[in-house]
Amino acid sequence: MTQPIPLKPTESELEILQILWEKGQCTVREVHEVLEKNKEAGYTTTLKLMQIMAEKGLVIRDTSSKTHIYRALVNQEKTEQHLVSKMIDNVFNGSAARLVMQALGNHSASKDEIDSIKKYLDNLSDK
Amino acid sequence: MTQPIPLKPTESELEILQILWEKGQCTVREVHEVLEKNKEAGYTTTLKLMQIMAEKGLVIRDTSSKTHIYRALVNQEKTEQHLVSKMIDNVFNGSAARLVMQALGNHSASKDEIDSIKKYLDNLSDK
DNA sequence: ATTTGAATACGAAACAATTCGTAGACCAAA
DNA sequence: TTTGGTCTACGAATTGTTTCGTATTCAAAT
Repeated sequence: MTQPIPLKPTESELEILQILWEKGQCTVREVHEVLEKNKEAGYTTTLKLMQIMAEKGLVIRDTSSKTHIYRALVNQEKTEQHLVSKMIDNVFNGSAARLVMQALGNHSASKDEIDSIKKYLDNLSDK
Repeated sequence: MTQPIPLKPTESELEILQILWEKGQCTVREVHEVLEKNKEAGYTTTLKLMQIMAEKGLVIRDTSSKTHIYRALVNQEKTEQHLVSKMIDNVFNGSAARLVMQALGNHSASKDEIDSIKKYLDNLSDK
């Protein structure tokens, strides 16, 4: 029996996935060095997390050489989509619009961002 | 030493807060009955959660009569704002626009919703 | 060959979230 | 006054997440 791949990574796992998505592939040390910029953490902590992620099927690793190379197995878009959908349901009672307004309200997007969102909306309603 | 009120309720706590925000005030049973519509859960589980939430300062309760009455202590707007900001940072690298597009992309908002977002954006850029 | 440094493996502690069983208090109906 | 139902309190089991110490392996430099 194979376990289902979790689309809901934990917060620590998500931090690591971000790095893997960005870089494509990494050693544990590379990931760890990025993490260290933002927070204190031991090397073996990062290692263990990535090993667990491999067990869960969130990442895959090439163990053919001594230093293992990790790559994300779960899709960035799909994961983001899943997290956003969950938030819309859990926090905003299914209303995407409420999420959007909350997101733009205080987190003050730049003028450029707002313009690009407008364009995006225009395309949406064309269809 | 008083503990800080957590702006990041757990998932179960959030479900309960939703109900309290909606109804204003509730007994444990009222909350539990709403929860039961969507998922299996024992009554004492709900009770325990709400007791813990009271300890944490997420809710306050009136214990003057036998059946306690609960009210949310944390503010809905503030909590939503905090959760959204966190998601923007953790998942979308600080870009509110990316969150917005992801939210509208698949979760297909209705035409009405999209229109109201457009109006909202127009007001934003006026300022 | 020995040493040293960097890598993985592994177990376990520490912590947090969730669930539930059981007990005791209280009240109302029989 | 006994019974039954509904309430709160509380402890504990369970599960999941995070962290880290220690052991081992390996290769390169001395």
